[in-house]
Amino acid sequence: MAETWHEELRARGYRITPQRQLVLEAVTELGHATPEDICCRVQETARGVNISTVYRTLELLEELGLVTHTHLGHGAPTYHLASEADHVHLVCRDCGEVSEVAPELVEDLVAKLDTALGFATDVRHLTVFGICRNCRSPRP
Amino acid sequence: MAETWHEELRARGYRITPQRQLVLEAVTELGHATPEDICCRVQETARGVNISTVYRTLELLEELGLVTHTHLGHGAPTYHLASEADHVHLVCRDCGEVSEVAPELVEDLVAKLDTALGFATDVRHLTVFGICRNCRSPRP
DNA sequence: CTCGCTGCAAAGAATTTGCATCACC
DNA sequence: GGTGATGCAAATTCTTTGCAGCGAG
Repeated sequence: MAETWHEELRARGYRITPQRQLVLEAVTELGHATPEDICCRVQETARGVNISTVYRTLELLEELGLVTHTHLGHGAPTYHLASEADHVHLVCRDCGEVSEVAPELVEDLVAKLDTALGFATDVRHLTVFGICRNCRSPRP
Repeated sequence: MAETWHEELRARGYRITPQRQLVLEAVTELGHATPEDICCRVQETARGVNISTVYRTLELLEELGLVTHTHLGHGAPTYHLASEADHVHLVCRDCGEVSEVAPELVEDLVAKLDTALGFATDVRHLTVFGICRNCRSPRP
């Protein structure tokens, strides 16, 4: 399950560079990561990689459909692999923890929005804010 | 349905100022508005009101529970009255249109998240991204 | 009169852009 | 070797902060 994206890049006239590979690796390994997280991770392997390259690369990878991003809270967007993105995010407003749940949980909602309003939900972008179990009833 | 918040402010040692009233009015009238939108609106009535005052006021009003904000897309947060906030946002990724739907549509989901995971959903913060009816099938 | 509030300007954080240089293909 | 990619620094955008003067109570 791997380097098919190389061809995709080539086909579009883009090039394969170490930076791009490293960014994709970082996204893969980190899961929910902000551009800065990703940049730090990349720099562990290759010092000197610039944050603006990370931004540019993320944009490219997103255009290729390899990664997606979601807004989890105030400002920081978080990136993850598109192939792993098929889940819904739950964000606890208290502890900030981010968890993922299966998209089946929202199937009904998606169906309803489609039927009632003709709205095609992008499940991969769905983030639900609330309070997680732990923060609701802290162990005494 | 109105100036009870004045007492609330007073009780906490805060003051009632024209700027604060104007910001609250702007939020009421504009619906989904960014801090900058709000600032512009306020300035139609009172030139010279500074954007930083708007930010400070929004923070205060939010603390008082009068307004809330949601992140609809990339950067700009949008504010609305907390009393009107009981709805879910649908954002079209294509045309950017924001619509609101009744929270009943997500009741099932909320119940499921509660039962299955003990997660208490904050419905007022829920934003669903996708493609709206018009953008799915543009009139030929 | 007293303190909280405001305007202004400057500081920050996050992201984007211009450009000369570098390196895939 | 030609063109796209990178690094760097400067420009943008959005938001916060410090401070002196103003005004609500």
